[in-house]
Amino acid sequence: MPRPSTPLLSPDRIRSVALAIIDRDGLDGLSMRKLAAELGVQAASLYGHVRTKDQLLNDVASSILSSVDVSGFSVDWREGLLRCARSYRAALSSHPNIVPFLAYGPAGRDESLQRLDILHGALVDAGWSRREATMIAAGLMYIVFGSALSSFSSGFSSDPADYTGRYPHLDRAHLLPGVARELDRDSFELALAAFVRGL
Amino acid sequence: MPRPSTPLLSPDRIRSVALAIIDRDGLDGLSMRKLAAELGVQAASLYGHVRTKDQLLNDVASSILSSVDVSGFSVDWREGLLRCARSYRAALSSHPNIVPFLAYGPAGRDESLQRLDILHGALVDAGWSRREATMIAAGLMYIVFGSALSSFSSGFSSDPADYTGRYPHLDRAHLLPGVARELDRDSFELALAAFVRGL
DNA sequence: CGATTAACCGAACAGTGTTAGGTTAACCCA
DNA sequence: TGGGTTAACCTAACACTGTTCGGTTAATCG
Repeated sequence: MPRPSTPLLSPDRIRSVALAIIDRDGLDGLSMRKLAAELGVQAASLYGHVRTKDQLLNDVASSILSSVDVSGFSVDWREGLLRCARSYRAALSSHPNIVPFLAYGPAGRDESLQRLDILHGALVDAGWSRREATMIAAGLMYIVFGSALSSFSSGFSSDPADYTGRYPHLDRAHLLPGVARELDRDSFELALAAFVRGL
Repeated sequence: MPRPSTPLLSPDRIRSVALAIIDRDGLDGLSMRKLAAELGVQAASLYGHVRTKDQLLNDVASSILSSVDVSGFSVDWREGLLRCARSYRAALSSHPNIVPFLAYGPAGRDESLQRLDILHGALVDAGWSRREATMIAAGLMYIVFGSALSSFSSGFSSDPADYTGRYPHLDRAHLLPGVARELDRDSFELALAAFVRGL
């Protein structure tokens, strides 16, 4: 195929299809060739619009992080922490498959740094020391990423036989997959509430 | 090379060299060919001792998890939570490169389930409902995995120019890499203390 | 109208996990 | 002691992966 009259590719389209593949097939399910095929194109053509696969993943990640809301700090710092953590988790759990990639280096992305800057500033304004503010921000990220990552959704078996006998207190663990979404959310809320209350 | 007089390979030796490579070169730095080369062998020979690479990683992970200590619940549940979380984090942070793999499905490993069983039983004995016990265990794992994974060690730049101007409250972020280890530990302790206190 | 640039393709490179089939040494039993 | 079986390793290959190089054609601009 020569140069088409109207371009088939654009960074936006590439990002959106890439995210759709990740959501559907997982992080390992995304390959440049599969992505190209779904865009009606050969793999090499992608490199005219995207520098590397890693950069593409970073761009996808940034677009997800841009929905994190840090406006709650205008009320007070506790409310700010709660709202920030909730919207952060909501952003991650709507695209759970990309979380392992995101968890590698969240500090390097501009979207993360902007929000961290606001969060840090609000905590210092509220009277916490700079060091304390940093640690509180870190602790909040622990809960957000921990809940998005090591979620109970995946991991437990639905077969009672996998638990009875060997694990006396886990005799109902086989029911977890059915209530995983709800339980994950409630566990997150519990951890978040306990953390903010304990500060 | 024919069959050697004394075997070159054993599951133990394979696991330990694999872990050494992961510690040195990262999770992506481990390939079956490199692993084989360091064992003085060809890649195909590994498959006589190991089913798949994924299974090998699972075995390595299990050996790390076996050092997690849940004996503190004999004192009381708060002390149990604290000790368990600390030894869990210590186990993970001594091999940080394998944590991303571990975070995928911690519930499936026997070592995890055994410890989760004890933890869950102790919380129920202390008066928490089964559901609360599950959520508390989940919250503890959030903090442990979050702190081991999205650590501040990696992620921040040492160049002040990356922060001044754009992020007014992060003007000292370039100092973070130098104190990352200490700050990560303190942030973990803060989050853990706040969580357990807030319960 | 001519030159340049942008968009895509085909083929290739080095690397990945994994398997099939072959070779030889060690071991067990008659 | 000899013969058969098994265990441990090998070579070669398969189907992938991300990425690059050079080529071809259409759109665009002076």
